[in-house]
Amino acid sequence: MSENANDPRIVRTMHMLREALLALMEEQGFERITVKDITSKAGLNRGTFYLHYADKFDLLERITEEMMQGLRQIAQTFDPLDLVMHESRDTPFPFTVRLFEYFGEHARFFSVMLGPKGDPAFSVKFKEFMQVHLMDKFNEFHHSEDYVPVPWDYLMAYLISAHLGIVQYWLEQGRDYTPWDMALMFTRMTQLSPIQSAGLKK
Amino acid sequence: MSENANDPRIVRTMHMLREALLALMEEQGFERITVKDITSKAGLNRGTFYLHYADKFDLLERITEEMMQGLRQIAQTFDPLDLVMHESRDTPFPFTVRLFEYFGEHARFFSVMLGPKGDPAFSVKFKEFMQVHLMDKFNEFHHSEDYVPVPWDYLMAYLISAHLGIVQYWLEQGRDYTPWDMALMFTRMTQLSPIQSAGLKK
DNA sequence: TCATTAATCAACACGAAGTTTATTTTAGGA
DNA sequence: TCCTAAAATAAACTTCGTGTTGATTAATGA
Repeated sequence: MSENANDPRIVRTMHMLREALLALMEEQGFERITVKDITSKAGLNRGTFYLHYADKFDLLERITEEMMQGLRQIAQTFDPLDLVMHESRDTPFPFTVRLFEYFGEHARFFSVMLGPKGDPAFSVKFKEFMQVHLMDKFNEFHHSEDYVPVPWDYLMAYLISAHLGIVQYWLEQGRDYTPWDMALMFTRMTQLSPIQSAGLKK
Repeated sequence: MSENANDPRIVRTMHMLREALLALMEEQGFERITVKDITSKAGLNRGTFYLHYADKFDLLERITEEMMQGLRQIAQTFDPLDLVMHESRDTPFPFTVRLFEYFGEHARFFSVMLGPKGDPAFSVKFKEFMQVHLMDKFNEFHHSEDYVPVPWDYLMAYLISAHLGIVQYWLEQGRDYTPWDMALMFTRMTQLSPIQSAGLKK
């Protein structure tokens, strides 16, 4: 395993291995892929792979960590004031718009990883991210002593999974709406009941 | 590969292989499991495995198909009249209750397959099931010419993923509520907005 | 230009896959 | 109870991918 030098050969090699892995995951899913597959798709020697990564799991982890890092960076720009400002208006959170832009920029990765050939552990990572950076901001509104129609933790699981589903579907459909449109959908679906969202009531 | 005889030896062997696979999936996830692992956990000869299954994928597929068959059978008992009868009442659909009972009976399988060590393709299968047997029943209410706050297909993706998330969370938590409770949550969350479900409004 | 280091190439031991053949064990009817 | 068909075992075997090593070639950048 090499140090993270600025050697352009290293950068180029690692990039080609990453691209090859994503391409193969789209075709076969992670399970069936061998290191031999990856290197031959990348046009590199098999031995070269082991100069940079321990195994295919390691490679996937590094890519994943990079993407999660990007998400965390966006999350830092999140201003809780947005929640108040957009509360009752029919406008999307800028933060959510930025997230969808990021998904779009890395559509290849998210599409594969959140799709049927992907890694369910990544969905979990992604849900944890939403829990920490989106849902926990609402915790101040939650008082356990009050009666609630649905337990708080189940409501969180419901919302997080619903939002994940929207992202997945959007990527599956080839991103047929703009990030702005998608963020607006999020706002509406949070404020309306499913029946209202469908336009069946009120 | 053998025919589906009633030979008790076959039944016993196949059952042991299935149980061993599920146990191993809980520990390691499907990816890392070898046929050797499965047979040694089952206390069987490795060659015996190949008398019944082509490979570990085949084994998993057969288990999955059996579970999906069980779901389809429950779906047949579904009476659309229930939807009308329970529309504005605070009671669960008997159909949904029955589904949660089934998940509970096969908690081992669903917990693994829908969890972080599972198979994302199974989640897709499961979503398709919900789409066909739950969501499509609402299609008659949908008129594409009307204005709707959220596109119909995105709303479906939202609801299906949300419901899947609830099932996943329930299994993760060790089924801390009864199937009846869970079905009631479904009803409430469909009729209320997330904000109302949280008890923050009205 | 030259020292450094990445990438290639070939060889290696190892382990699991999947197959085959012979042998032992088991089920269940005569 | 005995006997036969078939399932399970055991042991070999080939094939393939893994991860490592050592020698060689090619690219980088000071």
